[in-house]
Amino acid sequence: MAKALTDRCQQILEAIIEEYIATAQPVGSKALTQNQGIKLSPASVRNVMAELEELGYLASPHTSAGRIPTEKGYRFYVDTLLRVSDLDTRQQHQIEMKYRQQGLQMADMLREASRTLSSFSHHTGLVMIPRLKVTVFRHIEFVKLSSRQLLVVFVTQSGLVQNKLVEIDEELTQGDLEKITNYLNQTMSGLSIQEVRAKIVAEMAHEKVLYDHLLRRAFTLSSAALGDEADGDVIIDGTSYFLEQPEFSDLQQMKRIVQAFEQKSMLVDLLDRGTDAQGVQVIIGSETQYHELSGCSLITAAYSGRRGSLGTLGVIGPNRMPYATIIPIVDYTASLISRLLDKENDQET
Amino acid sequence: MAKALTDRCQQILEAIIEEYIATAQPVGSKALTQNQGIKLSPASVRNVMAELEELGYLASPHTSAGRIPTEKGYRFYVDTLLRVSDLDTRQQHQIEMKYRQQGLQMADMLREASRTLSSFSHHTGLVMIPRLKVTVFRHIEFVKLSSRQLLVVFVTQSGLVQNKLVEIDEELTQGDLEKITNYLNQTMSGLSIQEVRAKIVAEMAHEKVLYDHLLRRAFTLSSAALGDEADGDVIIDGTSYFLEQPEFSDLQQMKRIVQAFEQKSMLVDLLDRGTDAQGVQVIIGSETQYHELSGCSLITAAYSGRRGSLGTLGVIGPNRMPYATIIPIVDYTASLISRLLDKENDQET
DNA sequence: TTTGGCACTCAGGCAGAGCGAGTGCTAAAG
DNA sequence: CTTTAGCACTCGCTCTGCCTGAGTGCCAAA
Repeated sequence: MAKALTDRCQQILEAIIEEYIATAQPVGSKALTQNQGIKLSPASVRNVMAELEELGYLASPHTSAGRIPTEKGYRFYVDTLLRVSDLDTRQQHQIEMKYRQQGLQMADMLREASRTLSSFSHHTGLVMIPRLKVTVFRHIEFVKLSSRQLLVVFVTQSGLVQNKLVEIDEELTQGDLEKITNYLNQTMSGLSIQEVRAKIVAEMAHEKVLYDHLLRRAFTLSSAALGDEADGDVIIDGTSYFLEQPEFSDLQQMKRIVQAFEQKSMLVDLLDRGTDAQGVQVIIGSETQYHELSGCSLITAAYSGRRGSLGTLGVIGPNRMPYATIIPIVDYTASLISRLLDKENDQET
Repeated sequence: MAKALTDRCQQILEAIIEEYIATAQPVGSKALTQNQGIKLSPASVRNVMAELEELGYLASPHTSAGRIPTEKGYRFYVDTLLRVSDLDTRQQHQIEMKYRQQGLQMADMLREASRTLSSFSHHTGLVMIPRLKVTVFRHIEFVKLSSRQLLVVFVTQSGLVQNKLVEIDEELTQGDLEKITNYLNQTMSGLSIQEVRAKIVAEMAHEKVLYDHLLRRAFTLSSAALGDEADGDVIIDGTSYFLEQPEFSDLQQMKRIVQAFEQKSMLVDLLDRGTDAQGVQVIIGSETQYHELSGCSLITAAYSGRRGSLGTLGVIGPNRMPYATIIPIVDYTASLISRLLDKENDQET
């Protein structure tokens, strides 16, 4: 069953896929022998193609057209045939230049990453904002806006800033706030948000806290501020590249996909899957398990701060994507972002 | 030249436009006399239609099709024929419910507005984020992240929160920061950002400031924080509704528009135009002056806080938009947002 | 095992016919 | 003078049939 393909089969499969990626047209035996470096006659190629179709790597839209790769074909191509090289240094340089300006906050950097991914790949760029729970506590600050309203500003180790408005039912003096702020910053600094949450729960049960009104309020407040996390957000850039893809020229298809993008939850889920993986991940077509995204593939890679993986970024496009050129772009961008986030932390003492 | 149209002409023009808005098909004389409440024979209607075409309100795609409205036709319809009523109370209620949940920050509210506009109008919703310069200073806070990095958190009267990372070249103690914070909050509170900027410039030249190192730093810092304003941002929701419009079924057209949306600058400009106007504004087709947006119309209205206009929101769609139903939606949303922003301020003492 | 030859298939493009919606004009009716 | 009925005409849309060409599968020869 899982009989290995001969070298020749692999060569021809590779040639077909690359031709199809380049032209978006079903590729026939003749075209192959002419354009690609295949040293066989069309007839022989046809035999091989028939075999590859038998095995499920290729399909023919109809009798008198050429062959197109199936998802299984792409999968094999990506897993086995593709040799990815590093991004060439000129492009590395160009990408790096985008982040040169100083004083970029993390959110700006991620936005820029999405734009860069899109414009270098000519497909749609995706960047997931780190989920709160994987980030590390760095600083919390309470700003009193009115007697009943507090603004909680919360900064993570990696430089993500979150604000939250909290209504309070009992006034706090400026002094109280300062005490609370200092206490929390001392206690929580360097812990992951998960640890912080656990600590809050633990401390709340603690005897000392039960009787210290101010302490209790401190925990209640911080718990409110960190409580309901934004359930994942994605920065999308370059949707219009999708409109160039001939495979989605049907308006119904296009609409299906644009709607999926607007909803974001699918993209969040797909990016989430890659968060803990090493290196570049490729999700092809139905592997997404969303029929709204059928015919779409993703190339993703995780980026990380000092304390481990933060989130995922990548590119989404049709199955027929130039994997060979995009994988290095995604790979490089992810490691660049990771490096930049680390550097930002280094400035901290 | 600007000869007034007879009542009958107007009635027929109105009927044609409404029919065309409903069906997206060129409307012929027969269809009019049947479906709409026109009490004339097709032949008479034809005479009138020929006249309206002569005057530039209608056009015929080709001889044997019906007529479609020109931009001039839409303009006349919107200016003269259209009687907009208030949004019916059921819909008012439905919209209001969307903002019921407590603790919404301004940014969340605006995002929700965009979504609501889109889903109620079945077209693309737009909300412009207030520009810094039209907002009123409420509170500033400096958070020391490291010896060289400060996070400036800045809250406007209307509840917009902005963060900015500032690099400093000389360390400040916690005490210094507190002094600066207190001083700025006392001095600047209630001023518009424009006034604040003016004040900074004025004070910097002042003798006292020249010799007070700390004061000078306070002004430098706040100036850096308020300096380069984000040059306008727009929240877009419901792009996929555009894909349903038959007039843009051509992929080239679609791409042109989606790209314009991604760029945002045109939308910012168009929304900007409506910021100081009262009530609902309608921009039709080439009035946008962007050929990228040809065939697109906008319905916008300004929203305001206590201290005057803050920004603009609206809906963008094809020229053939159901103005009669969307104008009340935009109008109501703008006033609702204004009311909510005011209420939020009221809680402040 | 490879290759040339050959019959077969089928989508896409093109041309012509017919249809039908809609028009403009004219002449009669109100 | 206005409205309407009638009529010839226009022209885009759709359907049909035909043709072409790319591509296939198979077979027999190299």
